[in-house]
Amino acid sequence: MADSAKPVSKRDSRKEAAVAVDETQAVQLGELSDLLGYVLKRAQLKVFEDFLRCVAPLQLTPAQFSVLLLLDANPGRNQTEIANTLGILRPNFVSLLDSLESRDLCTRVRSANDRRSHILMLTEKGRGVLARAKKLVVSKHEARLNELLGPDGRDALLAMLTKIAEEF
Amino acid sequence: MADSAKPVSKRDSRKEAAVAVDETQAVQLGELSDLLGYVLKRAQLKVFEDFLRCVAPLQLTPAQFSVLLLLDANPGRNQTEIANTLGILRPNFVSLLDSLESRDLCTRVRSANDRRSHILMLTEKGRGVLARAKKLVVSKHEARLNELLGPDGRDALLAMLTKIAEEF
DNA sequence: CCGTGTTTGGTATGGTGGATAACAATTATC
DNA sequence: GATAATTGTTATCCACCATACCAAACACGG
Repeated sequence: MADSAKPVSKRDSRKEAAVAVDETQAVQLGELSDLLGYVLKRAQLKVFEDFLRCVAPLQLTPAQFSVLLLLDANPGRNQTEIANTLGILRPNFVSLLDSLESRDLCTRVRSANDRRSHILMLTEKGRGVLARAKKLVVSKHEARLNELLGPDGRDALLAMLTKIAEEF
Repeated sequence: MADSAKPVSKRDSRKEAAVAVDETQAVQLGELSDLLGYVLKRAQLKVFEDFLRCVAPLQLTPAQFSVLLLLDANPGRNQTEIANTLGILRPNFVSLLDSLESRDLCTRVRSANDRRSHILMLTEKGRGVLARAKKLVVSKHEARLNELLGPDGRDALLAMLTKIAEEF
């Protein structure tokens, strides 16, 4: 239950206003269309949405796909290392891994060097799913972006976004 | 302590694994650094983070700021129109508006034309806060982005993101 | 008028991600 | 060997997002 209840009166007799607004006219974005953060988030949502569509046959979210990619490129790493790299907090990484492991896409193996940590490895099935996912991403998702922006545009965009992500 | 590099000719006993990994080496991003969606989200988080810092004195989130901007540019509109423009669902827009209204930054005024709808208006205080917020955003937030990307780079980035947001 | 259907704001609710505290097991350090 | 730090994990909390549903108010065809 909520501990703080706002005294929002619903029977508040407020003033009334009859403002003449052309309702057929679209709402003006105004300065919002120049706010980089706003457009950035809108674009990000669209891209994620398309990613989900393209890779839907494999039932992989962007986060899950990124984990599989990292495991493939970094065999022998443990949970904290992978989670930190992706900017995921360790507690939140547990359920993510649980879902992947329950689908037999990766496994946690107790390390012999440090028995606290779990070495993460892709399974055979995980490698197969990752390979198919990559194909879908390249042939459908990134291809569509390439078509929209052009190869040079895409590279320029990636470069600037990388710069923001790393140096901002 | 660094590992003394044991000869790792041991096989995994299905439960334990001693994989020789240079833990001093950073985890490799691999193909992730070429995945536009990943870098896009990372950049978006950084930008929002900086936005929050820059506008912290006024205690405004990006969403709240965008609402104030829209209200300023579109007087006489109702909740659904504003919410739809921002891609916010009407139920979720209620509490957002509640918080703004409780801070006396905007008001809901019952429309005389259609007594179901609430006309949204900035208060005097709301206009003041918005003006100060704009100054902070321009002088601190966007200025920092300009410094990083250059004016031309920023414009190119904005153009490509807009294209993605609108046409993707 | 009247009855039906739609729209608007709102509530309740569930799902998902992100963040912190705490804990057992294990390792590191002195 | 005592103490501190680390790893995976659980339990929460909070912010967002999405859906279903409701009362009040409108639209409209009879």
